[in-house]
Order: sequence, then structure tokens, then C-alpha cells
Amino acid sequence: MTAMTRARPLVIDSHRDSNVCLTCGARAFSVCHVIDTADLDKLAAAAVSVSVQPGHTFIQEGDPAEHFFNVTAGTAKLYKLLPDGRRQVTGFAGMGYFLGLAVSSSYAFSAEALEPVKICRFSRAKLRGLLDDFPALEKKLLEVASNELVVAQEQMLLLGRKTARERLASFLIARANLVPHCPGRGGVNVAERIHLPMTRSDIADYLGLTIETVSRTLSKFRAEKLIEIPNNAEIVLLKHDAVEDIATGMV
Amino acid sequence: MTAMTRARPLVIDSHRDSNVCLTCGARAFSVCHVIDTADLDKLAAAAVSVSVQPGHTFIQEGDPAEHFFNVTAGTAKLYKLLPDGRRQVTGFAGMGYFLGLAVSSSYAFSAEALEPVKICRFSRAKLRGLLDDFPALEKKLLEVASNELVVAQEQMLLLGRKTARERLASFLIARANLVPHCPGRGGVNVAERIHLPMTRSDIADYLGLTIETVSRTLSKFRAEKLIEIPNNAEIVLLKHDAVEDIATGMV
DNA sequence: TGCGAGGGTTGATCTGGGTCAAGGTGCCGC
DNA sequence: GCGGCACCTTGACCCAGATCAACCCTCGCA
Repeated sequence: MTAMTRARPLVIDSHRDSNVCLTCGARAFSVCHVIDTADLDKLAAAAVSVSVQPGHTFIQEGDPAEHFFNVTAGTAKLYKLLPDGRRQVTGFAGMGYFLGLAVSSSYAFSAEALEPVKICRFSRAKLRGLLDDFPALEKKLLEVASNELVVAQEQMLLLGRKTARERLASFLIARANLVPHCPGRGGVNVAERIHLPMTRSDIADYLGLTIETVSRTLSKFRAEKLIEIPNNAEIVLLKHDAVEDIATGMV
Repeated sequence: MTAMTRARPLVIDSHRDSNVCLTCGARAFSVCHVIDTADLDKLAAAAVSVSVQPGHTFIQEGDPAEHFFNVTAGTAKLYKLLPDGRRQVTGFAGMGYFLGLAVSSSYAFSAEALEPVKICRFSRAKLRGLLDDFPALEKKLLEVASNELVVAQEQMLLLGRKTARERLASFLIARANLVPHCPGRGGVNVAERIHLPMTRSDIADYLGLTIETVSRTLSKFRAEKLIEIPNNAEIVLLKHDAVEDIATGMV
């Protein structure tokens, strides 16, 4: 299970101008938004912008944890492996996600880009400096970590006690709540389009199931007219509330 | 599944003297140790000492999160419930454990004392004041939260991908590493005595198994001479390394 | 225009751990 | 000392989801 690095997996974007944070579309969704507009140049000076190609692993579990990351575009999967290759996806990191909170000396998980991903990279030292300059950033990180913890506990409940049907329903609801897809979400049974940048295999490894069970369960939901599957990367939630009831174990 | 509160479940200890933190045995294991000895009176002023009887639930999932807690003695189980009563124990909080990091307005889990438990209780407002007075405390909390996150990810791997045998082995190893039991832990196959304040049912709910599977698997380990079970609350690890290999999926 | 590879689906069968059931074991109060 | 209760163990059987296997679909490329 050795690292397979390919040619030009990471591209360090060269534009180190001080406006990079000011114009960053992820700012509103990210820890950076606690930093005052006037101070954004200091933030920009500490960050290195990096592009990652789909399929490339930019964090390797066990490697020395030299950097922290902030995802500004795209989605990555975070995962842990057992020696024989069994995989557990612990989460999906989208725009605004802060990576590397594990304080220990080495990364506790690997991260692989699912789509073209852009990240802001900070060295440990630079981040330490930022935290000293901006106490609000430290508070924000604690808040983020606490919320992560709540999500992790919810996932433990899912992995330890929910049925395959409940797991898939929970996953769909969580994905639907992810981004308030523009307008039109006032009604009860409004159709919602869910984007899935990951494969069935990633979903299976996230939910503690096999790819076949994921596929079968989604087909079942479709047969029950709970969802539509226009293509592999998209699912339309036809009956949000019914699926939510399944997710919470109320059915 | 409604809350069953009994008579005098919580006892607020009256000694509000300023030495309570100075003489606290849990200080060395807890977030408090980042606070200078000279400032301990300020900490003591913010805290209320509470005793909890075994079996009493002192945090109820969903209740407004008005307090933060620090366990100073005993062990509590933390758990989440599904509407039909399925339970997932998300962790065991022993001496030094900081509880309530979930920043949201209501608790994300319940907490129930397994043994007589002593806790320091802080109101949200008081803790906020402490964090403003002692920035080191905030840093420490971030560190604690980050480590919790690593543990949670490890538990997701266990719940999603490990066999019953691997789960029990992981649990025993984690428990053995918990407190460096005094001396005598230099050798490789040194017997280790593990204390288990929780029932088989709690272990099952922690590992995503049933009580029967926990019992059977432990009996199997005993038959294989990996462990001894002198009584229900104690297990002796006869072959630490062999059990560790099972835990990591290397067997 | 065909073909190969990487997903995804579906069916048949198997099995690890769940469920159901019947004791066993300690411990506490009387 | 003994009855009752809470917890634990063990056995027999079952089933949700894993495994094994066949096939499909789409897309890039020669």
C-alpha cells in the first residue's frame, strides 16, 4: 500500500498577489471570514494556492503533518485504510472545509481529490502565526472542530446502528442540506437535485456498506418513487420528508 | 423513551473554597493544567462541583446546552439514541475528560454515570469569560477537540469496516493504553489488568454489536489464551501484541 | 466503428453476527 | 441461608447484507 505519485499531481498556482483572499469565492463559507477585510493581505501572504487533479492524493495518512489546508473549490474524500485495503471514508471535504485539525505530528487520514480541487495551504508555523495575530481565528477553529465532532458522532450512530436503507437515506438528506440550492425550497415536497461527485464505491466506503448494497438500495428508493436517478452523479429527491423519516429511523 | 429522573440524582457539593482546583487530582489530566497555579482561584470561582450517582443521566441529548463539564472522578458513558431505542455509545468519559464541546445550542448526546462521578460544571457565560481571560485555555480546548476528532475517525473505521473480533481487540487495546497502570510495562507480553466500569451491553453499544456477540467473542479470546476474565469488571491482557495485531486487522 | 476500461446494476448464494431462548452466576436485602 | 434481580453466557436458528458472478452503459480513443 505504497504511495503512487504521478506526474505533476500538484500544481502550485503562482499568483501570490494580496487580493487572492479578497476575491476568494470560498471566503464566505470558510474560517477566513472571521478575518477583517483590511487584514486579508496578511492571510494571503501566509497561504499558498494549490490545484489538485482528480484522483490525486494530496494528504497521505501517516505522513508528517506539515501543512493545514482550506478547500476553496471542488470536493475531496477523506479516508483511512486497514492493512488489507479495507477503506473507511470518514468524510467529504467541499468548499470552505478546513483540513488538518488533527494536531498530532502525522496525518490521521488521507485526502484524495474527486473533482479538480483548489486548496489554500498553510505551513504549521504560518498558521501558528496567524492564530497569534487573529484570536478570532482560533475561536472559529474551535467552533469548526466542535461541529465536526457532532457530525462524527452522528456518523458513529449511522455506522453502528442504522440499516442500509437508513444509511442511504441519511446520506441523501445530508447531501441535500449541504448547499441551500438557490431558491425554491419553501414547500414540503419540493424536488431537490443532489450532486454526487463521488462514485458508488466511495459512498459504500463512507456508509460502511458494499457497492452492491448501495446500488440495490438506491434502485429500491427509485422503485418506491422516493428519488429519481437522472445520471450517476445526480439524484433528485422527490419526497424529502419521507426520506428524512427513513433516515431518522422513524419508518 | 422519556427521561426518568429519580430523587436527588445530582448533588451540588457545597465547598466553594478557592483551593478546590489546587487540590484537584484530575488537574494533571485535564484542560485546567494550562492555567497557572496563581490563577486557580479564578477557575475555582467559575466552577461548581457536582456529584452524580451511577445510572443517572446528567446530560440529556437535545436539551439546551447551558453547561460545560469536566470529569474529575469516575466514568460516564456518552450516547445517542434512535427513536426506537437503538443506542450508540460514542465514548466513555473518564477523569480529565472535557464535555460539551458541541457548540450548538443543544447537546448532541446524553451522558450517564457508570460509577459515582464527580464533575466540575461551568455555565456557558462563565466558560466564555475564562476563555477570554486565559487564551491558553482556548488553545488547549482546540487541541483536545482535534484529538477527539482523530479518535472519532478511528472509531468510524472500526464501526464501518472491522469484524467483531477486531472491534473487541481494538477496545481492549484502547482500554489498556488508557492509564499507564503504575510501573511494570516495559516488556512485550507483560500481563495488563484492564478495568471495565461499563456493562457488556455498554460495550456492545459502543462497538456496534450485540451483547451476545461481545460475550461470545471474549469467551473465544479466553479459549485462545489471549485474555483472562477474573470477573465481569476486569480483563487481563495475556498477549498484548497478539491482541494488537488482531485490532489493526493484521491477522 | 469498434473496442476496451471503468463505472454501475442485478441476480444467486453464502455467512457473520443478530435474534430467540434457556440457563448460569454473583450479589444484596431480609 | 435463600429468594430475587441484574447481568452474563451459551446454544440453535435466522436474515440483512456480503460475496460471487454475469452483464450493461458510456465514453475516450484508435
